[in-house]
Amino acid sequence: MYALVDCNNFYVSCERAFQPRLEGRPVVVLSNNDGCIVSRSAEAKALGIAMGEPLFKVKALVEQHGVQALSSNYALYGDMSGRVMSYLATQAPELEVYSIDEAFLSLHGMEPYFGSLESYARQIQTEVKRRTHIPTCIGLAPTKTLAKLANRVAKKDASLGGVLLLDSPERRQWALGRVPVEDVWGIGRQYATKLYNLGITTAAGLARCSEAMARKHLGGVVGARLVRELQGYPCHRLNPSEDGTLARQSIACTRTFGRPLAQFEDVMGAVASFASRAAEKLRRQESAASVLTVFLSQNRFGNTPPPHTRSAQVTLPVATSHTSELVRFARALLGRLWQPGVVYVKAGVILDGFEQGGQEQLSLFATDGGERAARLMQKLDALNQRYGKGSVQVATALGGGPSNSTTPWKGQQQRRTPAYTTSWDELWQVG
DNA sequence: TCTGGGGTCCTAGGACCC
DNA sequence: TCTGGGGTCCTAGGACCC
Repeated sequence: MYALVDCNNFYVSCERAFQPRLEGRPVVVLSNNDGCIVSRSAEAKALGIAMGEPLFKVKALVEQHGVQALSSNYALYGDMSGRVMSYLATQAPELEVYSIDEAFLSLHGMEPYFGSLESYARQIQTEVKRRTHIPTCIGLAPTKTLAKLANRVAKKDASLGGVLLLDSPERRQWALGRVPVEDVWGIGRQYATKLYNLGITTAAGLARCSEAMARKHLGGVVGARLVRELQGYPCHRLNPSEDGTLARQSIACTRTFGRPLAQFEDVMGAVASFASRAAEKLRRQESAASVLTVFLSQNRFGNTPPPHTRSAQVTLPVATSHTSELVRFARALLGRLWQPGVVYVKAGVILDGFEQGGQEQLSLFATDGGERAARLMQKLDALNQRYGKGSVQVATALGGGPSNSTTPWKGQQQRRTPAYTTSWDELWQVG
């Protein structure tokens, strides 16, 4: 049996945990540059504000109803997520951190300790709320896909109190019948359209599909597994996390610029900064990357015909997590992509092809002073940990040229709340 | 005027190797 | 000249997730 624990409206709930005045009011949290709506309170949803909607499109609604629109504060959300996950890790033999606000728990052998798995789930729900002020919903079922589905039903049906256990064929059928096919985990826009055209509109209908049909219309083996999972046969195992964090297979740092850029050194400043942040994440999980990708995007909402994004990739001679090395290769890739006269709105750096590599790997790299480089990176990370992201950077990550003091690629976050839990300067003031 | 930033898995074709 | 069955790596793209 699996449980899926999902935090309700996570970013909004994090903000509310520190600002009780937001309780009961419509609240939304915005994406980078205050562009799109990425989290909504129940009150905001009730006003008809859609997920992913650009803020400017709902401006009238926001002003009319006094919706609180906040910039995203990932330092806060990451910290709150860590609190939730580390508690959950103590409550089950195995845990998979699936996203910043969701975790799968494996419940093998838990029944004897509780009257039922449902009471176990309610206890978790109560305790997460008490410790973090974050409300959750929990779905329990024999497969991950059914646990997701149970969670969704629990979220929509207030009479369930946020918990649904699917432990019999009857309950399973009941739940399957209540979920539109587009809400099934793994069914997106394209597949939903196809399925509707085939006359399949609910999860129950999808669960009755033949394997051949699933393979034909839902991306081959992926679709076959999806249908099997709905039928109650597990095809996806738990990917356990020892410490409540996730070791990634790829790491990306990408941003839309604060304004369009056409100067190489401006964009290079951004790319260098992305590369060094990606390298920090890489070192944190003690990996070294052997593949580096840089991409550049033009405005996809403008008149320029597609493709709007071009990318270049290099396989490194030796896997590394050293900032300067990665920045040097990133510069070369950017040079390959660069087209003079073109205006760019976004860039990104992606690291791939990970090898295990802590400090030993670092020192393997340069024959001259590899050890020194490794120690430098350690110190860099320690300083940034202490004084905040980007306090200390390698010289190449700073914009060059006369306008050194400005970072033209940086966007605005005008509605950000303080980093209550993570920054010494912004500690919560009582009273 | 203003439109996010991360991730995952799978498929397929071409180059090259034995 | 034609014929076979593998394998790997790279590149690109499509679909999905939060």
